Amino acid sequence: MNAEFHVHLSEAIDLDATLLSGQAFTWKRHNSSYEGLLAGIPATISPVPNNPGELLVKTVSHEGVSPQAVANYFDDGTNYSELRNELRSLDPFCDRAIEYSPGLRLLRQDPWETLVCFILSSCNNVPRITGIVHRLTQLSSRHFPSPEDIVRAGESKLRQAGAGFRAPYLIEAAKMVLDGTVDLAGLRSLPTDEAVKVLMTLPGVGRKVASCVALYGLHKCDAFPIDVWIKKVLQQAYFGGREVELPKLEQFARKHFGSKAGYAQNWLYNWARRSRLADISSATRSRME
DNA sequence: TCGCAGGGGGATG
DNA sequence: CATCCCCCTGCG
Repeated sequence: MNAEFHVHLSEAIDLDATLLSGQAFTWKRHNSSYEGLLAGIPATISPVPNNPGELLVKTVSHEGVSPQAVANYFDDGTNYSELRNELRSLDPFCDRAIEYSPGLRLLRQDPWETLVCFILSSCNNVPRITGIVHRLTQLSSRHFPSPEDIVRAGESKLRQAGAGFRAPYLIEAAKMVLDGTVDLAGLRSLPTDEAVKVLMTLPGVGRKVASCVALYGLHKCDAFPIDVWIKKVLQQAYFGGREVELPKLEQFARKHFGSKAGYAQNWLYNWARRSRLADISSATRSRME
């Protein structure tokens, strides 16, 4: 019942940056391949040598996973060369960030999966979150746990999986999704701010997590999640290094980057994390010259 | 050993 | 409002 197929993307993709740098938490790299979940099902993605943009996908089942679905997961419907040009012209920091990882894609993930992963992300790091998610899948026959699975598992099992103090948040959020208090799919039709507001009614979901779910799970491209890293980048790049309140930073970013703010966020975040902010001072100098 | 971390929530003045 | 402290867990 195994499935194996090729996916042709419109251009080369940076799988490390795209799958491992903090927008998704199901992927682990093994040599040149990536093991994780597609449509909640275990899958392996490998680059095809000498064919940039071509991927080999292996899954345990055909269900819900097609070349089109994978291309969509990698946001292949977006014209990235046009997007890069547009954002790079905005300012030297955005320019540098995009130049740093031009093949970074904004993933289009499942809203529930995104919600769970980002509730788990609070006071946590990528490898640990990935580990927790992996153990959660083992509670529910290796696929990503549904809201029913989370409720059924119960707090102690979730804690055993490593969710810690976030365990009750997951259970309560699952209940709210199940009883229709929050209609995740329905949020797609709402403006970003409205969707964020609704998401924040879920336990363990503040503005940052809600914005992440909006961006990565609902593909609200103007959402702009601000964590400590993005905060540092914005302050250093656009505010002369001085302390600026979160709402002001978000207001600035969403105005400055406009409808593509989420893409800018993804690139700036990736740049800040992977270059450890080292490049920012040099970009600042180049702007002064 | 103990403080601390990519966040959120509740209590307090 | 601002500030403080706690919440699991693992790593330095």
